[in-house]
Amino acid sequence: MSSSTSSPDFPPVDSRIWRACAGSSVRIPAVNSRVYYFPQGHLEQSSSASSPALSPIALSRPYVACVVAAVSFHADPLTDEVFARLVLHPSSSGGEALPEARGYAVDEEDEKIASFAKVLTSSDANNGGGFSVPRFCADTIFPPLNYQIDPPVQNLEVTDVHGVVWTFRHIYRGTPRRHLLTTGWSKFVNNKKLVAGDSVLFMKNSGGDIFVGIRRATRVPGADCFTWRNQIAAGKTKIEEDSVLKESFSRNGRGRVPLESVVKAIEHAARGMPFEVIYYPRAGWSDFVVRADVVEASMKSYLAAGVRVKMAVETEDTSRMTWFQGTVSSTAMPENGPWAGSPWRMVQVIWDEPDVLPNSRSLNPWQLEPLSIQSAFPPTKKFRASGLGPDGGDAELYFPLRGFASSTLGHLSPSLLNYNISPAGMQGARQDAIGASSFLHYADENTPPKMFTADFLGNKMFPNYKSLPAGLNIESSPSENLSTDSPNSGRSSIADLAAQKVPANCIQLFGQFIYIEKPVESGSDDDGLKESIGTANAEEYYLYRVVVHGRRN
Amino acid sequence: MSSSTSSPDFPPVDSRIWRACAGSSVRIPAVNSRVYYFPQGHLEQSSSASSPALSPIALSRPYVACVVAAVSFHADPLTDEVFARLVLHPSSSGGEALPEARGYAVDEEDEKIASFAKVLTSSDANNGGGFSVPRFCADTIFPPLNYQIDPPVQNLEVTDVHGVVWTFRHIYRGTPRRHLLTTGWSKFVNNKKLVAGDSVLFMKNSGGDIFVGIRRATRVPGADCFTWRNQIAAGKTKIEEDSVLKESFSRNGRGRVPLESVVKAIEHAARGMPFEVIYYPRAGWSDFVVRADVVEASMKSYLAAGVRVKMAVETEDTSRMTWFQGTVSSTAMPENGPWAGSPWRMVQVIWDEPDVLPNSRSLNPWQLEPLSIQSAFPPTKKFRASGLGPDGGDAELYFPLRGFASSTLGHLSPSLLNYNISPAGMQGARQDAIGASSFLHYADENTPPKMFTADFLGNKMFPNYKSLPAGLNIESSPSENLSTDSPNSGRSSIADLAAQKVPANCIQLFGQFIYIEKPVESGSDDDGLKESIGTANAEEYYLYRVVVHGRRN
DNA sequence: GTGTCGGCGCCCGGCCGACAA
DNA sequence: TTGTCGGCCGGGCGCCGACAC
Repeated sequence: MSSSTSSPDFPPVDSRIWRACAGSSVRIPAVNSRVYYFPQGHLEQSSSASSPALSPIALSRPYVACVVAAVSFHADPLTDEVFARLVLHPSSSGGEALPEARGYAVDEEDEKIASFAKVLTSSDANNGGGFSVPRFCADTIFPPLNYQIDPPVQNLEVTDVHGVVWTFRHIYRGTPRRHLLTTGWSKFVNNKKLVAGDSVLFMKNSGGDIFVGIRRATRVPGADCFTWRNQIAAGKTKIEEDSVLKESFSRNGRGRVPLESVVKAIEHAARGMPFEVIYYPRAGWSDFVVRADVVEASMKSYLAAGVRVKMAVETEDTSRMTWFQGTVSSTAMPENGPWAGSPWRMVQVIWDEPDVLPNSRSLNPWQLEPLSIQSAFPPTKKFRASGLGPDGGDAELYFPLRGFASSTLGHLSPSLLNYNISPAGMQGARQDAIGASSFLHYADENTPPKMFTADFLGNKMFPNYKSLPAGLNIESSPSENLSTDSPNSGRSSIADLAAQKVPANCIQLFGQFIYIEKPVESGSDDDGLKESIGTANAEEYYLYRVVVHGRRN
Repeated sequence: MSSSTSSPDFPPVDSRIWRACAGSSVRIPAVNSRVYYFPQGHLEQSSSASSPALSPIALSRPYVACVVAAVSFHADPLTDEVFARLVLHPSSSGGEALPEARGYAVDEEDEKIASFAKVLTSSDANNGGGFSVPRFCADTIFPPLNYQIDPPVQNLEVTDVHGVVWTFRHIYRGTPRRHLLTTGWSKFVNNKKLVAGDSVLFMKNSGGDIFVGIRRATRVPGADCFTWRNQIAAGKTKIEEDSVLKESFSRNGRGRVPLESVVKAIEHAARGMPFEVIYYPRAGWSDFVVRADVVEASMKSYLAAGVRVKMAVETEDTSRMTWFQGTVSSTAMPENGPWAGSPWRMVQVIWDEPDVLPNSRSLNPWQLEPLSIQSAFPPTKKFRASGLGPDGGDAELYFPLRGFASSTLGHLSPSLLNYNISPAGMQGARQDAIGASSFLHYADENTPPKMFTADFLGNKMFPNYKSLPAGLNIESSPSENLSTDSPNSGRSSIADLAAQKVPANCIQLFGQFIYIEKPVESGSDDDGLKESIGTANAEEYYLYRVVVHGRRN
């Protein structure tokens, strides 16, 4: 159990406190569970945007199936942020004989930690100010005050993640009466270098002990965790003239060391050697170590441009999750070059409430959940609406999918590819754009690269399509667009398509015929090509699954 | 010119300012100059007293001849202490074709920096206190005040080593009048975490720009630079409750990284690979990268127990050097095991003024300068004095040497050894102890380990001798001590010895005959064995150089 | 010439209720 | 219910001359 020299070696933090601090959405896989490790996600936690020098071997492995060998929970002594340390053994390294654990590292049935988080207002964070305690927090977390005395007041002994005890004077005063933390609060704010927008988290265990955690607001958009740590260390926002400390943290290129350890992990992973990762759970970051069943389940769902999805996001007080809905705007998976075949952040989503949930970053398939047809097509009102969104087209048409019986990610080969097919016969702005978004992958990874399964779907919203990759022998021929001028021609088109009879080796998508070079294999029948995906407005929608004999360069 | 990932990468500091901050005694070898690198000295700058795991190869090379490939000057952003970064190429790595530079990295003839250093009093360092400016500093460094106005006052813009400008209110007031820095000083003290005993250094270049540097007092005796840095970082002496910062510096084992880089340098050096060293000049530390000519010159001097030496030490205000005199009490060079044959800190000196210059640490030969016979034997008074020192004997006898024509350190082999020979016939406390201190080294490193050159010298002061190393076939036989009861028998003995006729293969030292196993080689004559080392009190002293055919295990 | 002390003024940290959203 | 503001009070930072060595 000796710690490696490159990893922090801090005393572990109580796992329940840790989980409360990390937030309810953060789940760390249990020891012995199967996971996927995504190097790109790991790099996102590192320092510089500039990609480090990685070996071709590493760049060819965008995900590595692993087994969790060890988990420990810690807190950053500088920022108080919690982080987890995981030791992962790539599955190829022979640790698969162990029985697979199915749970997460923190038992749900364990002792419950009551917690309350509050985003600091400027009054809370101002020097000389106290902390305005929300009534709910005072009632549920803090010990009850003796309201017989006036004013009701008590001293709270609160323990932070490092075990340091802070004393706060908790008083109920003012007109109207409210709960406040006064004496001791300012010292805490200064010591932790809290600013408005940061959150404090008060927790109470079953023994009545009170704890306090911190969640830092993202101060600079796009900043990684280490430049951001340095900002806190430097106290840029609080102690402007503290130039000694400011520079002390740029010393030795703080933030580069973690990058090195990330590179080390990636290289180890790619070579099937055990490795260690440090994970800082933070809002806006995605897990880069994800339970295998979660990833594999997400890969069975079909995500393509136009698909309606939902995503769980923590509420501001982290007490519960909120579901946001949106529409996949595009998907992109590099087909060659670095990280070829990586599903990491392959999905771009336009959210229905972009002011609440910014559309900034691409997402991972396992962060999203496709909506069922029923929820995607609310009775008639929304479906009939034809207002124009910021991109010049509202989501009139949804093509959600269920039951995409692809091979699991467990058998994903490095050539899992995502192709967007550029249709012919597309001209003029008003003309309905026709597109197709597709997953292409080997039907059987043991017999590459002869057989592909391609799933085609399209809508008219996001005509940002690329051409077919060279070397994939799918021939297409333009035909007349069946409903060029109709406002909802897309829907009509796919309806027409669904109703149309096409030869087994030819499929028509939005008025465009795509010929399959070879007929589908004998074992598959017409149902293998056409799959009902649900009904809306008394029309049935289909997904066409096309098995193509193709060849890549 | 890319910086390695392990080394600090801070903007360089003006070399003249750097030198003023480092102190006048610090000289950094110039690029292309020949130097010796001493791993043990390098380790002294590192963190822990526990010796790290070094390879046998490294431990077998207590010094590495190098050529300076690069030098740059920096300042620690945390402590403001200046440090130098040197890139060294071991001479074996083939960089010797370059013409050898002879100077130091900072040209003496360059622009002069006027400087004044002051050790902070408790009043200077106290919070809320000002800084009492010595008159000399105000007159020579600061711009003149306008004494027409009352009180005379001005604002000083002072630049620190990082280029940060600090403003100090300089006022001439009080009864009696004195110069003070008031506004701005406290901020500076707090920011730099200065305490009483630290020094500030005010400098002025020819353009009249004022600079300020810092020299930290050693806060904990024996503390290395990094634990000491951490103390400053943690602000233990000033900001007691700043636990966040305190822990932030123990994070990632700060202080271990430098140790690793030291180990890296040592291993590289031992293998003849280029390496980088960081050198923090500090009082009480010795250079571990020393100009080759300096080392070689010091090796030509003969240092043994009883030799009178002087050493240059900076005055408190660093304006000049003071020479201290003392007597070598013992020398020790490990004969086997780690660092066998290392001259590092082989000399222990008893200083004449132990209250001013503590006798704490062993010193390197090149830090010391043997006093000439003339100064070592002041006419009669001191020589005749026979008071007892703390160790029970005063230095009545001195055996300084000049013109020790050994092979140069440039040809030092790994088996440069120092042996102290335990004489037979020594018994009882009052009996004059007889000893010999010697350098043993190969006469020709191309024909090891057959031929040794041994130089023997002894006095009666420090009878702390070890026996001859096993396996060195020098036979000795006791004989009667020629002057057992004489108070200055040691002097008499060597005089007797010098006057005695001994066979070519036998030498008598202090009444003890040491037989040389084989006669000296044919080419050497008697002058090769006996060398006059000067006269005192009308007696001539000799050094016997004995060439011994020996063999080590 | 300069180290240290006590005096004291003023600035700001910090606790308060008022008030409004 | 709670965010923000102005008031105000008290402690300590920091500037001062008075000594003493």
